[in-house]
Amino acid sequence: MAATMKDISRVTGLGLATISSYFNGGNVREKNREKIEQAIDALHYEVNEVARGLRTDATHTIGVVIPELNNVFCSEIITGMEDVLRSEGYATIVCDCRSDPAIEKDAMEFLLRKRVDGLVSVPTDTCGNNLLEFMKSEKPVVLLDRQIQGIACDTVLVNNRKAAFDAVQYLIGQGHRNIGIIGGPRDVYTARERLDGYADAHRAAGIPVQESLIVHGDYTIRGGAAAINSLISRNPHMTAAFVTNYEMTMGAVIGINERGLRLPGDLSLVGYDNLEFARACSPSLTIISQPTAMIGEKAARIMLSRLSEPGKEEKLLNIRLGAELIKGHSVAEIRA
Amino acid sequence: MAATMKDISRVTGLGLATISSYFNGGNVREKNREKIEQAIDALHYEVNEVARGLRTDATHTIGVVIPELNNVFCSEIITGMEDVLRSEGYATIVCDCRSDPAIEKDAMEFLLRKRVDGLVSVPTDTCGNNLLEFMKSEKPVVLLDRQIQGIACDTVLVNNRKAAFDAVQYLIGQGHRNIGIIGGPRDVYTARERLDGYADAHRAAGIPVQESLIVHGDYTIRGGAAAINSLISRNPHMTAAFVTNYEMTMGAVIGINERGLRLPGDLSLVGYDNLEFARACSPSLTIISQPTAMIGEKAARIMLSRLSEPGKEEKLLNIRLGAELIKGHSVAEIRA
DNA sequence: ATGAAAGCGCTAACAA
DNA sequence: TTGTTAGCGCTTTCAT
Repeated sequence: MAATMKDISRVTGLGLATISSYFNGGNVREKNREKIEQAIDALHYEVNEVARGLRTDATHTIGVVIPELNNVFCSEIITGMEDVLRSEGYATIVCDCRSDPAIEKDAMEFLLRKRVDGLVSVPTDTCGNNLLEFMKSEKPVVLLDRQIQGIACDTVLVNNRKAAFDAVQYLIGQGHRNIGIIGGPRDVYTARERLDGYADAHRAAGIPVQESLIVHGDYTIRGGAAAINSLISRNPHMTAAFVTNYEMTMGAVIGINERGLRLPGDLSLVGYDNLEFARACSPSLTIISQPTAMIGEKAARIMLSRLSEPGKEEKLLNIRLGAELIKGHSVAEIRA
Repeated sequence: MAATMKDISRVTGLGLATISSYFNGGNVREKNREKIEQAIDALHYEVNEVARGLRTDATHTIGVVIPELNNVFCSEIITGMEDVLRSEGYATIVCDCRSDPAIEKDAMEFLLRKRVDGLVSVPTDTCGNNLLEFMKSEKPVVLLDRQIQGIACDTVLVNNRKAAFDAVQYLIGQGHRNIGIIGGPRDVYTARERLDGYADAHRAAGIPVQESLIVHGDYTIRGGAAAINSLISRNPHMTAAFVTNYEMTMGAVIGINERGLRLPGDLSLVGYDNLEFARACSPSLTIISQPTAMIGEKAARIMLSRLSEPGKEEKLLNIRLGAELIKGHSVAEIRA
């Protein structure tokens, strides 16, 4: 068994209060300070955060629930977040719910039992029921990437509508008129926003939206490949496609390669996320790039500030980060 | 504040032992069972795992320390592992140490304070010093991917030497004689093994190894791009290259694209990991594919079995998983 | 500045 | 089967 404060007390002859005071920045006489430090070294003492957590009702642990850890967008967010949190002494318990609301519900209860101090989530359940239970605990919740009607908490979102608008406007500017879109699942917040942006750009240019050019994918690689195939076979007149997340972008590139089509000669493409992948493609991809690490960092900072001033009924934060159009060589200019 | 067992006791009129017995699968009279369940519902009671952990000295939490969460190899391992662990009631605290031994050391101490029940790590520090402190705690440790001399614990490794041998042997079989290798950092276990496999294949074919064809990369995308450029400029006679991890493979593809070279006409390539990326490339890449999810799963199972039989001084497990050569179209056949 | 003692929510030994 | 009680390691009054 690991050493306890009692052991330090025994070795130094000091009372528990003094030792505790030492660890919590209180005033301890220089002489005793030294004694304690010697004992710590000798005993290899490490504070027991579990006991501390029980006593103070603060575990210094944040729960994170995401749809897929294998989704680069998610893993980059977590990297950015965990970095900040750990440097402030907070642990991060990650739960990958595989985009399954039932698993998500279990994860929430799990984290409640673990008495995490707060929750950060890219929510899977679209109606917000899974969050309700946790929110009853009065602990801070920060939602990332997806907003949920009727859930009052801090959010860090990306301006998806604007991003999609920019992408499609760019394609239109290059002369494209028949632009396909591989959207996300109908009920996912980001998917709806991106689809809106797609429509906005058409409206702004006075181009009618054609239903046959819209496909709803599932944000997976396999789904992206299936979607591009479906788009191509249904729309012989299509000259460009906009793919709305990274995994489906990779899938679309696979599909295009396996059909023997060439970018951008046979088809122009604007993808989403992962600059490195975009540059590795041949030709390099034009993409919408989201500030993933920044999302994680912002979420961590918000969480920390909520935790440091518990009572403070500050107005809920609703941060919107911008995404960027990065130009590669996957879009051809079409002349009228 | 959340409800406690005391609250249930008060509401039901039962003693704490009965309630505790209910939660721990003991015998409770049917009538009381119902009473307790009603109270749980009414109070929204959730077991306090922190208090339980303090009492039983088991937090049901596993610490995971990895070099980079943004490395797909690592994130896939964690996905596989977390899945198994959570289904058994264990939480996973992930610490990304950014391949920095100093951060790794901090992470270990951090996890010790958090009183995790065990540690799973893809170690960064090559000499094992960072692990020593944790191992003193007598808690189970499972090392993944990289072995460390003098650290006695369970390990789950990949047969890197065989994998590299297979890759290079295949290239030789296709007629290549001047094969470059982008290896990993000199001090990384997997890098040394893969380099050995490269040499083995040459020896087996009676081809001398040329120093100029060996480059040590740093397992990053940027490093891969730099390495392929260096290889190409130094070796005009080189006809093929073997890249020994996923990120550097992506980097190499970027470098090749940006130089305007074509696969496999100008250069043949065998990469590493991420089947999806390999298929998305044009032409599709021939790669060595590692069983990442399986590594995570195996690690979780070993950890769980160690945890379930604490005393049992079973022989240390040393698992070697195989990797597979997946053929794409990035290797040309050369005729003599 | 320091010590003694209560108690956070739970489990487990013991008694009934 | 159920109730009573001590104690896990810590923080935090309250005295001194």
